[in-house]
Amino acid sequence: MKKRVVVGMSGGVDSSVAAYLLKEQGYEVIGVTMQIWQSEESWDVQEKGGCCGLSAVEDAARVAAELQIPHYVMNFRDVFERRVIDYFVEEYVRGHTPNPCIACNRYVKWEALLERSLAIGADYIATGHYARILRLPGGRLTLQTAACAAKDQTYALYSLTQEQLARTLMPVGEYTKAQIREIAGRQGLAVADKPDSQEICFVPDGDYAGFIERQAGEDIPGPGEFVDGTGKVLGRHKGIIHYTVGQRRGLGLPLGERVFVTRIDRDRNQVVVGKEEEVFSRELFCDRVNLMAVEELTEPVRVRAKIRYNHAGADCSIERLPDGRVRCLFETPVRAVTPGQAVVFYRDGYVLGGGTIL
RNA sequence: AGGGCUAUCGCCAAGCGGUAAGGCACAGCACUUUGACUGCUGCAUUCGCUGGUUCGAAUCCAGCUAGCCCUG
Repeated sequence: MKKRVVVGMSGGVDSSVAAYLLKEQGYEVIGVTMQIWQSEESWDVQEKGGCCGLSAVEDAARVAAELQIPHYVMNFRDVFERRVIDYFVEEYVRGHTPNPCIACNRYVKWEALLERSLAIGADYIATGHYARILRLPGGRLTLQTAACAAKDQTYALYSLTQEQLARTLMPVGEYTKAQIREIAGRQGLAVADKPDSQEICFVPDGDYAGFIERQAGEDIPGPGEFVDGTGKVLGRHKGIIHYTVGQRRGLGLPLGERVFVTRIDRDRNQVVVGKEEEVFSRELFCDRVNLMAVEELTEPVRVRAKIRYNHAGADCSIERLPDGRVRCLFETPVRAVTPGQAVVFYRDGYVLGGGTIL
């Protein structure tokens, strides 16, 4: 009896090839495209493709036909709106900088999609993510960084549970991006040359601040002061949702030297700025911790931590605190530790765990 | 009311008779399956205004205007 796998097909090259590879490996493959945000009318707006765009549906359906596998569209708009959009907006309003892709993976792909896939009799779900599932000697499952280091996406998947990992396949993780495109081309898939997706999928025009304003309406914090580390007022800002820690451009402060956002003070509605060196810090705290490679952090561990999606990683020591948070002490100060972003811990090329930066 | 000083790109600021540095800000592009960072490119035919001297002036001279300071 063939194992049945539901492949989340975004209409992009990666997930298309994932479907192909699984079929080749002998699985019974069912293609599913998730409807999450964009309405049909805006299809033409979205040309870039994307991990979740809806231009998506047509491309995915075409690929499914080419692969001769069934293809369905599932509606996940409610979950997406609640767990990704609302979360995204709320985080910005409280002065944090969210990573919507992580929330989408966790709640939409690995909760909603997995649940529904199991409901239709699937044994696994699969995606086109660049990551590899690894079973450690002790039996625990974790994510090993992709063969294509430049495309590795384990960072955005750190929140997956053991149960979810046990039901997941990520065939693309064994290949480089070039190989994936080559496979797509060799199989004559229509999406072989489709450009990589980028930027927030539900804000196609890139104006995320405008998006938040439309979503949150009157709850948006208004203009306030730019201050330096001593509290000295340097100017007026447009509202805290327009800024993030480490940001330089768009501040409009002609101070003679480059200044960066060092902190966002929601209570005072202030944006604190400082010189380049002031944006580095030696430690951070995180909560909402998910451990993957180990069951618990019983003692301090040396790991490599990534504090944002495109971060090479920095060596540090992590330690579980009595209140459940994890303290992370870096050997060399890291740039722009940003509340709301995820910190993911790696050891020997696989994910130890991760959390949300406080 | 006198005396002095200063007026160069949105901000700061070089320039001192030979045909407008630079920094910041800003814009565009590149990079990027989050926000950022970073990189590249662009950004004053014109120097408060009006005249004058000169082959040639932002640079010298005169007047005017504005701001600042000092003394009444």
